[in-house]
Amino acid sequence: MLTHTAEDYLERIYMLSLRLERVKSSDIAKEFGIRTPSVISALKLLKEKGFVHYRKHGAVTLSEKGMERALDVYDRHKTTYRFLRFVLGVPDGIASADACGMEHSVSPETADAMKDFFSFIRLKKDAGVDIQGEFQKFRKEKPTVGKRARYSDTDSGTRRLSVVKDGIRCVILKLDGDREVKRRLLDMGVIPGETVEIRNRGPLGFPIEILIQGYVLTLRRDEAESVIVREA
Amino acid sequence: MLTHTAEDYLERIYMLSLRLERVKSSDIAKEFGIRTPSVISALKLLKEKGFVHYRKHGAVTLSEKGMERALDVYDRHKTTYRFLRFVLGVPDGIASADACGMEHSVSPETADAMKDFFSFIRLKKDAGVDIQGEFQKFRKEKPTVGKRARYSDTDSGTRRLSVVKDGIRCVILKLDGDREVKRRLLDMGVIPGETVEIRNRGPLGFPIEILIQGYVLTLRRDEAESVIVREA
DNA sequence: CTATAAAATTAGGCAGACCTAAAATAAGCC
DNA sequence: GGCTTATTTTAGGTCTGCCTAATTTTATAG
Ligand SMILES: [Mn+2]
Ligand SMILES: [Mn+2]
Ligand SMILES: [Mn+2]
Ligand SMILES: [Mn+2]
Repeated sequence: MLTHTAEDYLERIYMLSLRLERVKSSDIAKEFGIRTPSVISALKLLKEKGFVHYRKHGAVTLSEKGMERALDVYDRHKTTYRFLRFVLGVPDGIASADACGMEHSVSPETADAMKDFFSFIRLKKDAGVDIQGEFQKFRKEKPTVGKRARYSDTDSGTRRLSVVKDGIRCVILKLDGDREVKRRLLDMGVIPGETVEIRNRGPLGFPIEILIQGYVLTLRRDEAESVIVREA
Repeated sequence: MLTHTAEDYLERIYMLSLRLERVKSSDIAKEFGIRTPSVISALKLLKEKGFVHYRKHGAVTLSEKGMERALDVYDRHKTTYRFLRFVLGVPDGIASADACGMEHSVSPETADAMKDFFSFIRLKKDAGVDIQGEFQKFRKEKPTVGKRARYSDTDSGTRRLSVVKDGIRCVILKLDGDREVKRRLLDMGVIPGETVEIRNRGPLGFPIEILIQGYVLTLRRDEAESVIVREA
């Protein structure tokens, strides 16, 4: 495993090697805005681990292993950058900075999905459906989403969200049940204090579509059962 | 400024406080799978910086400042998670892990764009256009994108991409010109060794639409002028 | 080919984020 | 209330990633 910084060094050495025939430690320092001694010790670590070739006063080159990793990081960078910039319309400089941070956490699955989404959008565009353009228009017209709902102190019976009727506004009191289910609910923003309402449901009663914080989410029965609510 | 880890501590303390009335250092250690002494020293730092309240053998609580930051991180987590999961269709566990890494690098601009895209998709769905569903179908049908093109050693004249005719396949030799422009080109994957072809262009000759690595990108004149190519 | 300037490296330091082992404190039980 | 056990904290250590100051090596210019 490599740290984020180590990945950044490899990526940057690769980028520099595209335009310099000899990459020196000072070139790297300049790129990152840090001091050369910091670069030297980073290079020593990368060398020990077999990612770069480097001799005193010599040029830095990527080993085969290093090149592989550098290309991998760079691919995640590009993919993320393009996605932010051309799908979400994030401004250039911000997209670049975000991508260089996010690239270290993007799994292959996520990278693939972003690539595919990009192709998908392109395909739709060729078919006359400009998703990106429509999204930009949508953003211009509609301002931002509302703020976090506040806990409200009305009193009435507590129950599980799984037994609440459609269209009734409830306040989430707590979550119980399986650890994984709770984690997933928290990931989605289903947390105590929020207001929730069942908007729609599947033919068998589940899954249910809930409205929370202005979003619509889908919950399975077991998920709905872990949510303890009170009518608001 | 807080480190990624410090942000994670705040986020986790917040999450724990939703289901425990007293959050102890050992609870945090358990959540992160680390040892209590590590948590203690992290808490000391967070306390020094005014993000948590904490006394020996007492419970940890978030200060006002800490709560603000925790909610902020958690919001980026949720937003990223939902986006990965429900727009891109990344599997649950992976989306969760990726989100918890990416959340620290997501700018407010990116977070807003993700939220808006989510609403946009929901709006389209209500209007009968299921972007997410179509995307999933698209992914199932179309396998993955091809691999990186290799540098090819044919010889012929070198020129700038800005003067190349449409439909001619070229190999990128180098980039020159403004630092910012180069950075942007590298961000997009326009790098030496890649094959590129102009696919389409604006009414005034620019911007041009290029095909590179299976993607279509748009380049402005100044960008195209920085790309030195040779016909392949 | 030497003197001087520039670049690179070494030495030593500090902070964050983890660890283990030992000591202090709190909790539970007769 | 005192004894035993569990929890929490302290002490001290490692590794990464940055720094400044001093030294060594390389480049350049007369
Ligand atoms: Mn990076
Ligand atoms: Mn990057
Ligand atoms: Mn995180
Ligand atoms: Mn998180």
